[in-house]
Amino acid sequence: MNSDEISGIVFDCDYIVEGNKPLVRVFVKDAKTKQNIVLHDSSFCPYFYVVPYLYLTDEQAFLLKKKIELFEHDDISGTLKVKSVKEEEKTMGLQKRRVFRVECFIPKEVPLLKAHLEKEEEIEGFREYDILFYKRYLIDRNIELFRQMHFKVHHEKKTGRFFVDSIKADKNSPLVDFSLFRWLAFDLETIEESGKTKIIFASIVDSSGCKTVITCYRNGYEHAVVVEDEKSIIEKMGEIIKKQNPDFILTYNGDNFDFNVLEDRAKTFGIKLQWSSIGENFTYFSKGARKKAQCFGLVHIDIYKFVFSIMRGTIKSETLKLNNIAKELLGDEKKDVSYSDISHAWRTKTNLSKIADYCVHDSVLTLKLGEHIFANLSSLSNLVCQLPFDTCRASYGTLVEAFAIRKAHEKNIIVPNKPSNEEMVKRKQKGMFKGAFVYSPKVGLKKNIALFDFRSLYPSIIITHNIDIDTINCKCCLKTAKKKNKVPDYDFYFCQKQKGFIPSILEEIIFLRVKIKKIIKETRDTKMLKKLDAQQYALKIVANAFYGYMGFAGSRFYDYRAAVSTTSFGRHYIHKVIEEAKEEGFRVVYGDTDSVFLSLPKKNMKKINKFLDHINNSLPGIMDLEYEGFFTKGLFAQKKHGEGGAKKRYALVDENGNIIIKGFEKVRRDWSVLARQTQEKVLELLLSDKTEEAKNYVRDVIDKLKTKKVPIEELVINTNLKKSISSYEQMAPHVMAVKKAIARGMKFKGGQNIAYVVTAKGKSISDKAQLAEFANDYDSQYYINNQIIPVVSRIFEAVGVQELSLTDNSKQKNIFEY
DNA sequence: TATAGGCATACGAACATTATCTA
DNA sequence: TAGATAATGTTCGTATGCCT
Repeated sequence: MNSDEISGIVFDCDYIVEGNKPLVRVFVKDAKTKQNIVLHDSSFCPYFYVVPYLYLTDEQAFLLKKKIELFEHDDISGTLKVKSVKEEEKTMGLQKRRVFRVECFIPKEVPLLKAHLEKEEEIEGFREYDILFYKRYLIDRNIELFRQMHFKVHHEKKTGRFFVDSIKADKNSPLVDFSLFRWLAFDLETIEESGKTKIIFASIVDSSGCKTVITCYRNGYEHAVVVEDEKSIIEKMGEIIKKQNPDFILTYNGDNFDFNVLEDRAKTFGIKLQWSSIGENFTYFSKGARKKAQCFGLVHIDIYKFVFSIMRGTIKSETLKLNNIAKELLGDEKKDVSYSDISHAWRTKTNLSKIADYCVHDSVLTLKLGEHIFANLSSLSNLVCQLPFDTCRASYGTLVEAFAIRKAHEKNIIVPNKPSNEEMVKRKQKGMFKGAFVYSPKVGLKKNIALFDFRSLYPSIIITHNIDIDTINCKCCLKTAKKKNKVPDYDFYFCQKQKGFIPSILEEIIFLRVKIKKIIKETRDTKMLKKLDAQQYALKIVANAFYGYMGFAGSRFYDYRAAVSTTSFGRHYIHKVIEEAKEEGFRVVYGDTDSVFLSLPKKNMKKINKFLDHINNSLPGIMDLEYEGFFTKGLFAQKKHGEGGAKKRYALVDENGNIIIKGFEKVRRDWSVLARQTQEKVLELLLSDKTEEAKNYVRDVIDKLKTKKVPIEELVINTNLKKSISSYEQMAPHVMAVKKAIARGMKFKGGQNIAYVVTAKGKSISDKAQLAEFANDYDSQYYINNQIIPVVSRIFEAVGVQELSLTDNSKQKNIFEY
């Protein structure tokens, strides 16, 4: 046996079972040779923890340990035995506890063994039994994903395998580049034929420059590979992919669409999706509604999933369709082809090269998006110690949980269990808890606004006040903390002696982020900057998700009191800033959660800095108020119903004249393009004192609507169908439009975007609503009264143009309708 | 098996009130 | 003028998507 050292980057991992032994497989890329190697590790076995009751004597504990060691159970599938039991001391809720680490032979025995041991009376509970084996491996072996790792290995001649002897991570090496890997994106075009979805085009584009479209029809497209039939398309795909030998397969919604079709068609034709160079097959599995297509050593990244769960909050496009996302993130021009175009082209065998071109374009966009998100995906993957396959499919909750589990292992802490279903129901029944404070704005146009906000308000509070499940109302500082660290609106206080687990790991994140931000300031290399920025961003989103995670019913670290304490301190601090600002003679214009808008007679940096210092000198811990910037104008509109200004909707003009719009219909995707554009234009004109022009602009729009000169595309309203059509209580316009489309034979799923138009035919608005593709006229009165007037009238009112909404016999009429 | 809550707004549904029509 | 019916107004709940 030769001993050897292999250095490389880990980007995939799984396990196989051989002779009743688990064998972890680690997929590693050698950064120098760019060769991939599969490393095997036979040294790791599955385990979970048994927590014996605290009151057990040493002898009783010893007997329990023996009992577990000797456990044996026979059934048809064989004998269930324990591999070994080790006594360990672990931290549970700030307490040191004696636990038994119960090791099993193979991973699937973990839940079986736990179930058998549940009846033992000496056992208080079980921990960490639901952490997947390969995830456990990544954590326990301190694998640094996308960073250089060093493996001592030996080669086994008989099998040709490399076995891992020891692992060392190079924590200071930078995260690797996109260009280190080979990437391949594919896309399918399909048609529905006799109730089946059939593949007619498959495009493949990869990072080495390969650009192919496979079809069984001669279409004249330059990159086309023409084959016999649908079966051959799938086979040819496999052939090309195998030859190109990528490390990553990129799709846009491949989990739910492309692989779904592929799996079905491949099964029909009796083909295996064996695309990997090491002979592994793709497996397609579903857990509830969630579907995944996976292949060891050929990592499938579904970009749509990442966009949907992680990036959605930052996306502005109406829908998350590939074209929209590519346009927003890459600035790529749209090539829109609808399903009916495709099926028409296919039936008539005309324009097929256009469809082929479109198919390739989709793969090109997917590949480009893959490059675009790589820095973020790899940073997150590294931070939370999860495979890129899992990271791109993770929700915020999963990310926080994974990060916490990793840190807990580092600190010799056992994490709490996931809640049972009943427990989750109980938590949800507690109802919503009190959240942030929002200052009601005064209506009107304000000048010279200085904007302040707290840096990472909730993480700062959790760290500063040591908010954690284990630090609430501790006995050790009953006298002191009750006075010094009491929650403003509640009777809780938090320990001041021992740092809680969550505050301590949050603190690490915050400090690391500060450190990276400092390095960013000194870095010139753009490639490096992008990586560092992605790293600080990953830290930011994980830190910000912690508070929400503590209040999430499905969380391992759920605590109602911790969550309400966090928001309570938040309200306390923002009120403090508002009060002090008033005392200093500032006029408070607005504020939301962690921000305060103050208006000044004129820009005065001396005053601003003095106020900032004054506040920060009195803030405890790492609480920090920051000066965000100065705005020459700010517009706050009247609420439609009730008194006062509308919260969470305003427009600001910065010193360079840029307009920032928050909350108004302009930024809402469930309003027509016409309404959004009109509102934006009106805001723009009014904020530059062009009142008459603004009025004329609106008059012009109304006129165009009356004379039907507005193209119907601008009147399409996008709304998300959030659930299945049958579960709607209320027949809203988009729901009715869908119902009518279903009557025509179309199918809809929850989560789909619905584009509809309010047509002229019908009684109520819902009656008039039709899917955009079926609408060929529109109701001008609806668009005037329900789309244009509402979005501009209160903005005009805010700048003092009152005579707008003259009501006449309760039918809305106004100066625009001369 | 959506990290949290706060907020504005639209529209439907159900009901209350008023206007209009009829006998 | 009582009673029926349509039109209009009010209130409430559902639904969506934003803000921090």
